[in-house]
Amino acid sequence: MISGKFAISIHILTLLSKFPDEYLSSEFIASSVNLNPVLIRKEIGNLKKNNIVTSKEGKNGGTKLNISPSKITLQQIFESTFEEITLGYSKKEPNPKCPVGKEINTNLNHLYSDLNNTIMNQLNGITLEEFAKNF
Amino acid sequence: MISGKFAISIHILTLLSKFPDEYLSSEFIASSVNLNPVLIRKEIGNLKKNNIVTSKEGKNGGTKLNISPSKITLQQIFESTFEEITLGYSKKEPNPKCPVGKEINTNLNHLYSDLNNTIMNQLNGITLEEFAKNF
DNA sequence: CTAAACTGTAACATTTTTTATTACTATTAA
DNA sequence: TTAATAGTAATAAAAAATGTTACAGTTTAG
Repeated sequence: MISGKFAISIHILTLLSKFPDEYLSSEFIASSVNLNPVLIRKEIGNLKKNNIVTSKEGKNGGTKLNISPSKITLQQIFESTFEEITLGYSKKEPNPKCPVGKEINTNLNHLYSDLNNTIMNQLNGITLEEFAKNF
Repeated sequence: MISGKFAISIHILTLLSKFPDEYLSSEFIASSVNLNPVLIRKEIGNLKKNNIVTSKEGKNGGTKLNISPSKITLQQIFESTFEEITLGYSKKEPNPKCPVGKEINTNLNHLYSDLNNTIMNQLNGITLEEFAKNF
């Protein structure tokens, strides 16, 4: 299972892009995503670290976009979630005495790194603006 | 987190391709993967459903490839694990009264389906033979 | 200058998924 | 006819993801 972080982040950002001039509260966003406001704030934390959004504390506070939706790519959003594209690894260290066990993870790493490049390229070609246009 | 099924399956198949004429036991494979033999047999079960391997029960039994490694693509292997490439979904149904919540999953589905096509294409271009050559 | 509405964050609880183990039946070769 | 094997079900344990509660700090409005 992959976590819902990317889906949540892109949901948040789509909302923000629909209200470009307002600070939206985590509670408002939470009611659209159907998720606890605390988790929304955590995801917003990641987006802030990447300077995609800014927040304002206190009454009437909330979060808004820090960049134009046309300048934000899905790749940046994905990166902010710290998730990774991988097809997985066996949990325990494979047997280093076996020629296959010894090398399998290195070879999987290469493969996954290639897949990542492809996907990141594809995500980089899609802006938040384009994604949000479908709503 | 994604499960280790693909990694385990490709490990199994790489081993089998190194011993093309032998039936390898789940216990032997398990010691290379460093995994319980029962889980190896379960993964082999998936590979069998896809006709990638055949097994023989009883003494001196085991599993061997059913097709030449040059005819097996990583895409087939991936498919046999029933895993999916996705960047995830929020766990609960988003709010259908919100224009964004209402449509988010449809739009994510489109995106993920595009990513899947790309990845499957790439995996389809790599044979087990090529992958196993690196060991 | 105080109350209300927020963010930020830590600690902990719950649920779900993944992995591991045990136990057993059926099959086959020697 | 015994030993080595696959197949599979049931259950347990570990890990990851998600959810909740609580509270300190900040800001605005009145």
